[in-house]
Amino acid sequence: MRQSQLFTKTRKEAPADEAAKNAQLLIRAGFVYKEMAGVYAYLPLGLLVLEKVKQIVREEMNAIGGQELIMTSLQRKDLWERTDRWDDKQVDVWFKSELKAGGEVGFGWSHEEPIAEMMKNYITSYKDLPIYVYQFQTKLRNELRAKSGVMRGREFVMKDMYSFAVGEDDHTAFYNATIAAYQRVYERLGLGEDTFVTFASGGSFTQFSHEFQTICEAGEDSIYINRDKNIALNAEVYNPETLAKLEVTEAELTKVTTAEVGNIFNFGRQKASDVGLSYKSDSGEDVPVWMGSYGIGVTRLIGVIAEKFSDAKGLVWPESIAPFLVHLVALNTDDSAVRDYAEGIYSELQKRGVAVLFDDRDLRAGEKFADSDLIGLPYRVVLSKKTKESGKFEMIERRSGEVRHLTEVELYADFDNDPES
RNA sequence: CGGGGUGUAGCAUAAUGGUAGUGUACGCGGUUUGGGACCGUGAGGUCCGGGUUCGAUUCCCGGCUCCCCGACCA
Repeated sequence: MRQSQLFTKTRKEAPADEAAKNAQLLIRAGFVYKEMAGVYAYLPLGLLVLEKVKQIVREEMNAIGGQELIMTSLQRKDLWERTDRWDDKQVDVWFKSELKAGGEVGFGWSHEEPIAEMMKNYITSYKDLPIYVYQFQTKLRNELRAKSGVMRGREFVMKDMYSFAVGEDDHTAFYNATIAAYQRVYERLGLGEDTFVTFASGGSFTQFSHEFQTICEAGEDSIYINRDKNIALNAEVYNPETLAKLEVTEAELTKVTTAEVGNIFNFGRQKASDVGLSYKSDSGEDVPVWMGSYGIGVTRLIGVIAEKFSDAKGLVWPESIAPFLVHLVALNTDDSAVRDYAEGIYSELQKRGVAVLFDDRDLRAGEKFADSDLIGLPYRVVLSKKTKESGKFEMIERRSGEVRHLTEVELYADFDNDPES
C-alpha cells in the first residue's frame, strides 16, 4: 500500500473529547473515527487490525470444532419474553424499535435466546450433537455510560460461541478446550503473559464463571492474582470461602487492575430447559441440551492492545495483528534516482509477499518518522540517498527501537524467514 | 441513572454584551529537505431552541452533546 494513496492521514493533536489513550492514539493514527460516544467506525488501517484479530480467533475456534455462522441483529421480542429478559427492568441495555407493520423488535445485545431457539430446528436427536457454532457480531448495547474509548462501547464487535452437547462429559471437555483455545488466542495477540483465567461470579448453573482478564490500567475490573500458582479471582468473589476453595491465602495474592477480554459461561442444562431445547436420547427420553456460551470482545481487545502496546510516540502493534509488517519510509524522494531505487525495493518486497506500507510521499524526514512512530508498524525500513550509496538499509524495530543495517539480500532473507510476512 | 465539567474553523485553543484571535491542517507562490522547517498570501468558525437587550458567541432558561467520578455491566 502506498501511503500517498492511503485513506486517512495522521493528526498531530489528540481529540479534546477523548481521555482514553486507546481512542486518542487510534484516532490520531487514523485507525478509527468516532461517530458518537462509544461508537467507532473502523477505517482502512483499523479494519486491517480488526480482521487480523478476527482471523486469529477464527483459527482457534475452528481448531476446536467451531463452525462459523452469523445471526441477525434484529431480534424477536417473544423469545426474550419467554426467559423474562425483554423487560428493561431485567436488561437495561436494550435498544428497541417498532416495526412499521406492527410489533416490536430488539437489537441484539446478546444472541443466547435467538440461537437456542434456532437450534430447535436442527437439534432433535442425540445424533445431532454436539454442535459448536460461533459468530463475529456487532453487538448493540444501550450503555448508560460508554467510556474508555473502544473499550466500552455501545456498538462493538464480539465473537460469541455457543456449545450444545449431549452429556456432562462432552460438555465439560469442550468447555475446557475453549479455555485452552482462548489462551492460545491471547498468546498470539501478545497478551499471554498478562492474561489470566479468572474465577468470577457464576451464571445460573455454576458457582463460578471464567473470565479472561488482562492486566491493563485502563480496565474496569480488579482481580487478585498469584502468578506462581496461576490463580486469579475477581474482586467480586474475593472472600474467605473462595480463597479456601482455591487453596490460596490473602498474603499470596496481588491486586491488579484488568480489562475483561473474554468470558465463558457454563449453562449446564438450565438454559436449554428455560427455552425448551431438548433432544431425544437413545432411550427415547426428551433431555435438555447441555449448553455453554463463550465470548471474546474483539474490538475491546484492540483497545487493550493500543493501551498496553504504545509509548509517547504512538502505537506499537504486535506482528500478529499489525496492519502491515513493514513501514518502508523513503527519504530524499525529490531525487529521481533515489525515488527509482525506493520504488524498486517496494515492488521487490511486494513480490515477496511482505505486507508493506510504502511512504512514498514527498515530505520531510521528521514528518515521516513521526507518522511512522504513530502508526506503529513492527519494522521500519528507511531508504534514502545515504542508504542507497552505502548499499545498506536501516531497519528499526518499533518495539525496541533497535537499529540494524542490512544489505538488500539480508533484508529479504529477514522477511522471508518471518512467518508473519 | 445521580454528581461534576464541557461545547468557538477539519483539528487544537484564546477572547469578548458592539468587526472573534492564534497554532495546526488546507489552497496558491517561493526557499528548504534524516525527526512534525520557513517566508509571503488566501479561504474557513461561536451546538440547538427560547428569553433579556438597541445589539447575545458572551447573560438567563430549556434541550442536546461530549468527557470525568459513581452506579450498572445477567
